[in-house]
Amino acid sequence: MVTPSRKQREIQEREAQILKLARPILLREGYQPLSMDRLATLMEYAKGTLYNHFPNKEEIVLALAIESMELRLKMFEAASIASRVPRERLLAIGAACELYTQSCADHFAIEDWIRNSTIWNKSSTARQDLIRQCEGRCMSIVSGIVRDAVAHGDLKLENDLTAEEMIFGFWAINYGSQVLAATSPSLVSLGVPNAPRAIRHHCFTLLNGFGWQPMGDFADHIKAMDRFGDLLRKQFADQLTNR
Amino acid sequence: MVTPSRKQREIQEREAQILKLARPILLREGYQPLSMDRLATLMEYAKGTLYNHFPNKEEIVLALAIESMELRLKMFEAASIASRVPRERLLAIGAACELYTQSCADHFAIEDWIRNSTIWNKSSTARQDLIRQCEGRCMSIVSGIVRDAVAHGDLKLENDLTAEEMIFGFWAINYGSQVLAATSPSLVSLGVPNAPRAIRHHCFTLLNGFGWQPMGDFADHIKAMDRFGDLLRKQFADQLTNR
DNA sequence: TCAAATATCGACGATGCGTCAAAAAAAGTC
DNA sequence: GACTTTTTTTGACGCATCGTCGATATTTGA
Repeated sequence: MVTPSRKQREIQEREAQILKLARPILLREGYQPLSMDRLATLMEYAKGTLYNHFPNKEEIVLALAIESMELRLKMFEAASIASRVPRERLLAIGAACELYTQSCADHFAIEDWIRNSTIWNKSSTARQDLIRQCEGRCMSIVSGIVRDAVAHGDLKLENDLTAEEMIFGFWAINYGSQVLAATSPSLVSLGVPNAPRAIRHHCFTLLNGFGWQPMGDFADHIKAMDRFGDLLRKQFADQLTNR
Repeated sequence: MVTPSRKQREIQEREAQILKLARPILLREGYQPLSMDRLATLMEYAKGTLYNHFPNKEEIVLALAIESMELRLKMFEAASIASRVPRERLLAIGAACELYTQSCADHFAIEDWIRNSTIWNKSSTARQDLIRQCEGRCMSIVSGIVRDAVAHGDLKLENDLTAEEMIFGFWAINYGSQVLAATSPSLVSLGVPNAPRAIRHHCFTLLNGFGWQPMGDFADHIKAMDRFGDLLRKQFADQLTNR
């Protein structure tokens, strides 16, 4: 018994609208000012109706994060085919990370909320699974590049390191530096005025440390990342909000 | 006009007691279950008295984080004099990080709360400054090691990288991986069963990428870190709670 | 011993989450 | 079109928590 559909569509669209209203509040005012009453008023629906869509406030945050992670995933997919040389493909992923955090700072900030235990623990396993799945797809795109590099003879993994473990390192350094840059009270006064450049340098050093061919010098590395950055910026021009 | 002191001491001690009661709640039950009413009941004082000590709930969290960061700082200080070889001193710092996150998981988890914008923004600049100061001291301990290495000729910083920027990389990779390990839904299923080992490997690779002398092989690296870990574990035996 | 200063108390207002029974709207039936 | 049944919407309600503030108790100092 398929429910015809006008009403059904209406409900579906409302869900998107809730998220659209919630996003800027969470982003620009924070978690507490994002209240269900306020959201209901803005929507011009009763609070109870909101609760038909989301069982609690936390789920809204997760839903927002899922939207964001899907954008990131698309960027990763685009980056992963930006070159035929594995090392460059990884640089392109790095450029995607930069672009995402800098020009989709909103999305990046939202993703971070899901690491908050208060929020994570109150949300449904269904949405948690979606997030896990997204993470898994991101990981397999990037670890695939590593495997290609190994297959092409550009890279040798030593000491039983797996492709995923290797990627974990790049993930950690990128994620870590971005969070630190965003939340550490004044990196500048700690002596790190240009965090993005520092990170590029570290990734460069790490790649060389692994002996990943072909190794250029740091200037080449910078140039390549800028090139991929521009490429992605064009491809995703309509999605880049900030800066 | 110095207030005599019995009462004054009493008040001072109460502050410590509040933190002592608050810590396990925040840790084991989370931010929301840590309520001012509950804390007041536990203290057998009225809520208003609590508010004489801390202007709001967030400040309590910051105060806890400061306690934790001071322990970390002590570990860093101990680590930084655990050897005369700069590269080994940095390994010792790495071991301190490991020990802190693994065996003082409580403290590490608490530190992370202050990165929550909700909490940070509601706290006083006075306590925020204390935190900044702590971070600064940590940074200067570790960047001092880098400078020593340069002075001893063990390391050459290229491409205008400063000691602080270099440290920032290690900080990011350690911090990032620890947060990811703690919050990323099942790293294991992503293909990273042994995150700590992976991080050791990445730090090893990074050090070599920078050409920091003397370079041993990975087995030596592991051995050295284990040695420093044991050393610190003994020194801080009384403070290590978990595991 | 008593007045001024300080500390403590806990009821109170305000806010926000999530519920649920009643009302409204839509879908289905003849 | 008149009806019954199902689904959706509503918003007042119960409950919890934060932070306040005037009243009360305690300490200090003369």
